[in-house]
Amino acid sequence: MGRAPCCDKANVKKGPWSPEEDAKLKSYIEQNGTGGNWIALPQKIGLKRCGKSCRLRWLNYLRPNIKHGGFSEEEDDIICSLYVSIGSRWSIIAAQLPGRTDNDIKNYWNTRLKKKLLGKQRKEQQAQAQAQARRVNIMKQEMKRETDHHNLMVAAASGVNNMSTQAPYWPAEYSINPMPVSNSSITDYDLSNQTSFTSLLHPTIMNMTNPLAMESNAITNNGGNCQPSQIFQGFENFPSDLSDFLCMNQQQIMDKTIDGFYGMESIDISNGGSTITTTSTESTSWGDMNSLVYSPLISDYDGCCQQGSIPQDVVAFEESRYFGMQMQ
DNA sequence: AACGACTTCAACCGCCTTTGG
DNA sequence: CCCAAAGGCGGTTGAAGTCGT
Repeated sequence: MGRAPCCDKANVKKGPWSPEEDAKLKSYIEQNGTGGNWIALPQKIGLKRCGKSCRLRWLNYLRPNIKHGGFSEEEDDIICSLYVSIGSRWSIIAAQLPGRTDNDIKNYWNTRLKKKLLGKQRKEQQAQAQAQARRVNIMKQEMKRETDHHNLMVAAASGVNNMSTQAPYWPAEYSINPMPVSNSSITDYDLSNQTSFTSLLHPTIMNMTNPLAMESNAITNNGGNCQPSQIFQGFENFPSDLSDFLCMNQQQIMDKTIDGFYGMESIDISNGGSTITTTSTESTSWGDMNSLVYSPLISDYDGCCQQGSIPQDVVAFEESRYFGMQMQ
């Protein structure tokens, strides 16, 4: 038993819009507005279209001052920065880019920007892997030299040729434990370190600071007395409602973390009447970006959380990293 | 020229939120 | 407060275009 459809599917045309349909819809809305009822609109003007389809067509294509394609570097940076801050809230991101629609930005992100950033990340990871391999080689050579020296010394002392039963004299961790993993692979893309992530982006973005990280600092430095207007200095185009949302978001996350509940359950973030719910399942949309900003060691952290294999304090800690928070 | 692989993007779908009675 | 209708949103799809062989 599914939800009732918004319109009579049988009598509704689907697929691409014809120029005639566009002209009908455009001229009607320009003269009369939408009338506050998209569902009734197509019947009024004799269009065999779903009301939702009309709304979408108007908002994404027919509306005046719409820009298509040709995204500038600056727009790329804004999109990336906001995506890192608030995730795939395309309508909010679109509100920061006059003339851009959420659909356009979503498509642009999925088809180009994501790949662009992934490409940058791969290059950096390759460079890191090569550096690590060099360090391992040097270590191996060092160990081999010491082994040879040790064998010679033992042979000389005992006159025994078969060395296989001899225990090495170097500390056990050299032969048993794996090489210690450099923390740099994790922290290099730590979201709490805005500089490191934004360095993946265009240099101009270095002047734009992650609003969530800024809030974190503001909360920490200001005893939780968060003032969006101060926080968003340097983020002039950021709408006050968004900064309010982000500020409240951060505060509630802090509250939840302190209470030991945050990490697995929903959080309602009230924003002057509107409610934004963040859930653990929603965070899966961050998977791609997680791989951009976290090392592979922790990129599957969502999955681990869902299996309950990570203690809650670790979850809270990782979430705080994710939101650029400072843990005490 | 023909074909398949890949990319792009307009449009749809279904879920959640908001609104009004 | 409850419910239904409408609005809004993000994820996904598939047709059309582009590219490489």
